[in-house]
Amino acid sequence: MSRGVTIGQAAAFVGVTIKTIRHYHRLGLIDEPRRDGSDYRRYGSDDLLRLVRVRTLAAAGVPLAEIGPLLDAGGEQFTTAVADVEQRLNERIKNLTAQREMLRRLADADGVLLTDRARAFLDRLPDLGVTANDVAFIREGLVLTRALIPEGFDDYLARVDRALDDTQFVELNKRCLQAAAWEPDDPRIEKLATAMADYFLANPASLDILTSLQARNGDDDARYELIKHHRKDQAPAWVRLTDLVEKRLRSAGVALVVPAKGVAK
Amino acid sequence: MSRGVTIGQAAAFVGVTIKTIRHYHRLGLIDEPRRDGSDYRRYGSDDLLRLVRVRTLAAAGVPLAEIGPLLDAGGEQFTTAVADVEQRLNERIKNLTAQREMLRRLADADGVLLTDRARAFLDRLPDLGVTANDVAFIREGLVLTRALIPEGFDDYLARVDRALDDTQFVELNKRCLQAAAWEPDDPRIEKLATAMADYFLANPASLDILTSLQARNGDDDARYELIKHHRKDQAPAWVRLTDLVEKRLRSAGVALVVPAKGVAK
DNA sequence: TTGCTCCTCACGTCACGTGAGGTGGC
DNA sequence: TTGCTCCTCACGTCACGTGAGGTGGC
Repeated sequence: MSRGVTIGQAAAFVGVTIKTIRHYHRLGLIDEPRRDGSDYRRYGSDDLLRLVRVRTLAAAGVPLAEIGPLLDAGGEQFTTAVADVEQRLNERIKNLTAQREMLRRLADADGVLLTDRARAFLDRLPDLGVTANDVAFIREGLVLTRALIPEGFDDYLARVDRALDDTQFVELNKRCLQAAAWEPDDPRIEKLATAMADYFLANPASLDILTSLQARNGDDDARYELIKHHRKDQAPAWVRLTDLVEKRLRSAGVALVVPAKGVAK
Repeated sequence: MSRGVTIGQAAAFVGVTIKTIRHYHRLGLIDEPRRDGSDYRRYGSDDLLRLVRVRTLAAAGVPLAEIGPLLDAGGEQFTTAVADVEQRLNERIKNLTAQREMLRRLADADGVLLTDRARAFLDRLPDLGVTANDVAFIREGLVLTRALIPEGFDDYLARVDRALDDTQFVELNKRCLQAAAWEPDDPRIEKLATAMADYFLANPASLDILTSLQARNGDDDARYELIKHHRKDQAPAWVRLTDLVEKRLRSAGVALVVPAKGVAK
């Protein structure tokens, strides 16, 4: 009496779920078939053929909204539409492949956040007597620096790396790292700032370390301030120290960028 | 006075939209920063560092829901979690690549819906005098057949293809295709059905064409009926013709499957 | 009665995007 | 006043999936 198959059979035949077929009905992708006495949908061969075609396009990545017009369109439109879908598919594949590449580099620590050279730089520090905590602190600074000023990062890193060959520079900076734990009004900070500034003045080439990160465009000073104030809450003494060093250098005639109005201080 | 950068600056610095940052706030991925006098969010270096890390993981394809726990977790958990994400990424890439493969075959007509051999079979028909309309009709039948009975399809196709070498078989079938346009009660249909059945009985090997699609499991008769009744509305004479042929074969003692109760007839 | 299939809402998923309607400082 | 950035809801996208609550035939 009742011709045609039920929605469950139709779904099983073409390899989709019942919900999928009902979804296609709601979208108007497939006409509603006739119903039997129990109000069950009954699918005939034409319905199945339509379903197979819709499914094939959907499985090939054609957005559902485009399948209806596509099936009604002729050969030419079909070909260009398919080429268009392929473009978008290629885009997505490219994006996913890039993500996978990032993931692989994430697997070894900071592989994405830092460059190879930055990690080599950080690897030098323990041998120079820098504590693990301080290395972590510096690492964070480098991550932030690279994210905010990618154009200046390689240059900056190379200069700092070169400066590590100078024992005096290393010792001064180790003192600065210790100073981060001091009270902000510790009197030793002023002395240390003076010593640091004196070093820069006595080694003018090393001043490039400071200037390599400075303003290039309107937003750059905001970026620079963010880097300078990195971890200011945990180490207020550090902020005071760097401010003092900059102040002394300026009064000695070194041209440093003025903090932007309203952003810092 | 007001330290930190605005949401617009923060977004520009790390290369996302403002909406994305607000979205991360809603999900609790990033803490809300303090507000300034205008109720604007002000981001400090810590906030930026967090944002950079979240963004890096998100850009690497880590689901947002997993990024929070991941950043708080230690090295071991991190490594296994990343490996897990990579698994899922590979899955998606595989799927998309398969879709692209389907699309490429879709570009030349019916490349996905039919096999190479099926298209070669269809290509033979015009030379044998089958009209373009009838070829399209047969094509649909093959698509439906392959979708519903993929295991039997190759076998079936090979048998029909072989039968095309017999001129008598070809001529009989061309008559059947013409008959599809007749009135269902056309007296010529009975004659044609008899001729068709006689051919099968005289060439028992060709009977495999019919049986190769018949029942293997519970649902198969429903599938077979769908194929048999393909386009029944447009060509009721066709249905009557095939029914008559089957009837005559049965009364001649050929074992054909009985139509399932409730599904056909 | 139990189990199975079917039915129709209505809401959830994922990572944001898109308005709508409004404020604050130049 | 105009233009720009910011604010908070609330709903939309995409291809379905997940219940909730109910029916019909064995």
